[in-house]
Amino acid sequence: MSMDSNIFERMMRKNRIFKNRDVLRHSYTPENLPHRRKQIETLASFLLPALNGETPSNILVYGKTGTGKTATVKYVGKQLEEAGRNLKVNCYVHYLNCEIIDTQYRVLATLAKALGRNVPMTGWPTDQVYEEVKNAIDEKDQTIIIVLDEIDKLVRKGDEVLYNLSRINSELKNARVSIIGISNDLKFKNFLDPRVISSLSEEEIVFPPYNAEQLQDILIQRAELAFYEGVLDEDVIPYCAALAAQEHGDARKALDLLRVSGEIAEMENSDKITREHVKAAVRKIEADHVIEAVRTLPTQTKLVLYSIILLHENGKRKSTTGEVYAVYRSLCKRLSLDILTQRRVSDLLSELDMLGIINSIIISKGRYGRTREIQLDVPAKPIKDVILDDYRLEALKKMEKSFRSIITLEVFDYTNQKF
DNA sequence: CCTCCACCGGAAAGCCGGGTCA
DNA sequence: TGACCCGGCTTTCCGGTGGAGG
Repeated sequence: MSMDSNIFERMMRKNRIFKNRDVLRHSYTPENLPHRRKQIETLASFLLPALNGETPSNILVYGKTGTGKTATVKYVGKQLEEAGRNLKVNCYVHYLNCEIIDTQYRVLATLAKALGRNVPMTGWPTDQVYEEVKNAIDEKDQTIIIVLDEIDKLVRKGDEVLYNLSRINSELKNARVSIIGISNDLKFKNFLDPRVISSLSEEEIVFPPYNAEQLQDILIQRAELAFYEGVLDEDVIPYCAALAAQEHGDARKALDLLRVSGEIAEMENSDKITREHVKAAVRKIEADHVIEAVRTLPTQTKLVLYSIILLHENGKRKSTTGEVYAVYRSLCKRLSLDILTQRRVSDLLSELDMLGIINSIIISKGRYGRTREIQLDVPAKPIKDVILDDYRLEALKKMEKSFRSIITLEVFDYTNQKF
């Protein structure tokens, strides 16, 4: 047996790439944030009053994804709490991500929990939870900073919470509250009550995208911690940075690219990461993203998507809502599933569009009406496989042979009805 | 220039499964 | 236990509309 096939030898070589891959993950908050000095200092100066027992202004933080908003706010928040401890001032930061905690009720309930109150995650009237939060905060002389990350996600569901929270100070005797809202959507203010806007955005901080050079600095800093020396080909970092810079200077994307490149190199038992690995990473990230999105779709939506794929495979590269619905309905009947209304299917199609799985535009065919023109935007094969993984749709596998006739029949019937 | 198709998409309301409370 | 509440999904109803064909 040659040395090369010794299992330990191979494993040793496998570990030659990553020293610590976690520093490339989203959850990692670095010790220092390159090119964000100005934002850190501004934010800190806004929060400074908290240490004197005064109320800091409410702050809105803007910037696209991967511009360091969350990392910066968390970093400054940590520093503030630390300073509070040293100076014996009650000063606490509560971080909420509104993408996960995405309703009025849940925001309040989570806050109440963080403040040590026992509130069920569902059940109570919202007002009552608000009272509970208010009382918990006012229990002692303290400053509470509430960070609402992805605040735009919350606004879509009504601004009552924001209205209440932004005026909570007038109802407090002992404590002070200030809110930091983080958003990557500059337009989200349009959905807000003007009063809420003015009170929420007493101060604003904008995070500009990173340029390619700055992204390189970030990557170099992380790569040092993540990889063993000499693993990276010299053009890998500039390449990752350039790719991410093309997409609105997204540092998260850049780090993903670097990590996945490393993982691919590791899998190939290569002891170097090359430009080719980065190219492969681009493809892998894209594909994984779509597959994962499809897998987590509700069954009905999968069936709608499947109908589009069937039409596509049978020579209809572009189909309309009506055609898709006809095929969908016939599949439902055969699977004896409930049939959704066309109105609902129309919404499901918009969702698929937003996920980037299909491409749909609304066109007018004049006399022949207005409809969506739907195209499949991703390779059909892997998507089909994922859909068939759904146990409620397993029966589709046995129907392969009748698909052709479903298509011709349904679409024919459907167009026939119209004339 | 008007019509009228085949849908779009907003609003409202219903249903359901999760939960609490007294 | 029954009276509530919440959120997600769905149905019902309906007014709106770009542009090919008359």
